[in-house]
Amino acid sequence: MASTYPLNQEISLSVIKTACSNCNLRELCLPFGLSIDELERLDDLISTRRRIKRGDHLYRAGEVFDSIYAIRSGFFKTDVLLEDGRDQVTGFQMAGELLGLDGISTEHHTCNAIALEDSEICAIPFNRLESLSREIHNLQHHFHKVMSREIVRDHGVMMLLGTMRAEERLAAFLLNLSQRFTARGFSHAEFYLRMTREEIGSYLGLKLETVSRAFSKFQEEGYIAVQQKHIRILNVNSLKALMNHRC
Amino acid sequence: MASTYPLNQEISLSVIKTACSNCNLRELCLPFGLSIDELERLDDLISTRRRIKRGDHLYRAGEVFDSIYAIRSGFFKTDVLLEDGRDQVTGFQMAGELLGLDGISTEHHTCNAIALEDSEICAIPFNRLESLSREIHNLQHHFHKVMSREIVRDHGVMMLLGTMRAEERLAAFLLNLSQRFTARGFSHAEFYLRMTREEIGSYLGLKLETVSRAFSKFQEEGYIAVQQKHIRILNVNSLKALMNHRC
DNA sequence: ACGTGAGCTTGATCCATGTCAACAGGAATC
DNA sequence: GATTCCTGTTGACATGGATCAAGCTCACGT
Repeated sequence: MASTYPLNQEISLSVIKTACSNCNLRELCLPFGLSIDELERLDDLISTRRRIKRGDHLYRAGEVFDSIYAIRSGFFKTDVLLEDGRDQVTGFQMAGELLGLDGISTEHHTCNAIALEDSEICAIPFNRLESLSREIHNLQHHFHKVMSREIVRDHGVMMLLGTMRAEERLAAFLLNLSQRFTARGFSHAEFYLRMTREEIGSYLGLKLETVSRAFSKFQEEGYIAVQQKHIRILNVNSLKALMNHRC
Repeated sequence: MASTYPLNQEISLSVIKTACSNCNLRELCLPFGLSIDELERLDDLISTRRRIKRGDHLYRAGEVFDSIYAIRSGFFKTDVLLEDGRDQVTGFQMAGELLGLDGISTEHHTCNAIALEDSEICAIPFNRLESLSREIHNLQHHFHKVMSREIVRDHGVMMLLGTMRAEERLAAFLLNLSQRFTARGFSHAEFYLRMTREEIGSYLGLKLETVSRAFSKFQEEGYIAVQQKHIRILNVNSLKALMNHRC
């Protein structure tokens, strides 16, 4: 049978090979904008692909930094711990996004990265990324954009934490998730939350009860339908309006 | 007289020339870790030095991005505006720190940078910085560290906004300022605030009245002495303790 | 099929911070 | 030197969200 379908062999080989060039996330991830040629050079440096089980750490605060990580599939959270035990979720990351940028600064990770579902990541040794990006202008520039985007995102979160009230925060959170799922080809209106109410609350600077109440409120108002972690957005405009005008 | 002091001429020339190589902030700023040789190449790309008067914008949200800026002297704030008029101060920057990193991501600035006192900045054309950092490994690496440090700093602010109460936030803020003044050779215990209570409040996610009350409380407790914008820290340890244990 | 526990919802109450208001002190302007 | 405005302080009161508590739901393991 194999002899009549020679193509099959190629396909199975390409599936096995860990490579940006055959990753369907390449337009969302680090390889964005690279030529075929350049892509292959990037492939060379991504040798390690790792599975991380739900609940496991990809890295922990304090560990020595040597790689950044691209999420191939799955869902992560990052969190920071204070000495007194308080902690805060600093972000939720999905496929195509990079983890570990915080470690460059001190050569040690400054937060924990934990898988919220079984996930797969590509490890990118940072010194090799630096040397390759000295050679590939597009790679260098795009990497800078990614870091800058992280800074802009953080400013958005600061805005949210500093000036918005509970319901506005949750609306902003849902709209952001929706937009990121859309970019990955999923429905913008219907998705599963990978995180608990407590984790959402930690990210939004709220207690889990407040998050829960806000979900109920949105449901009463007909903005969304919630069933546990299953969310359907019924009225995007109301959520957007909620975010922009204080009412 | 000049003939008897030939050295004077050299000194005055070096003062006039805009250059990292003779800037006393070079160890805090972008040139950190560069050799004399490399420093001179960096000098070539920093042609523009600009004075910004107190209250004036260095750049505005929405403007096209083409340079990042190093603060040579003075003090800035950055802030973000929401459509509905709410705004939030996202940071205060002092000499040796970089401004404009947020603009790399979209090639447009995403916040406003405003001088809080008469200031002087060096404009660094970003495309030239990228090409130079393709040649100078140290420059590339240090630039990455600076961007990463900004991300880590933002996570700290998120932590502050998400989990700390008013007095803890103000204590963290004062300790952070103190530490940064120290790094610049100023007193760690005595300094002038360049920003108003309202700006501090906006940064810390508090109203100006709450900031004012917290200052008064710290003064009553003997942690600090406040007189308008003049601050003396009398008991660093109490401030640190306040920040770490919830009490 | 059943029991168990983690995660979620909802209600009652409390408190930190926001809001509103009056006033005071300095700096800037004329 | 008087006037004005901006900034900061303080008090009284309001309120959004935290806290405490009870009960519910559903996924999971046995």
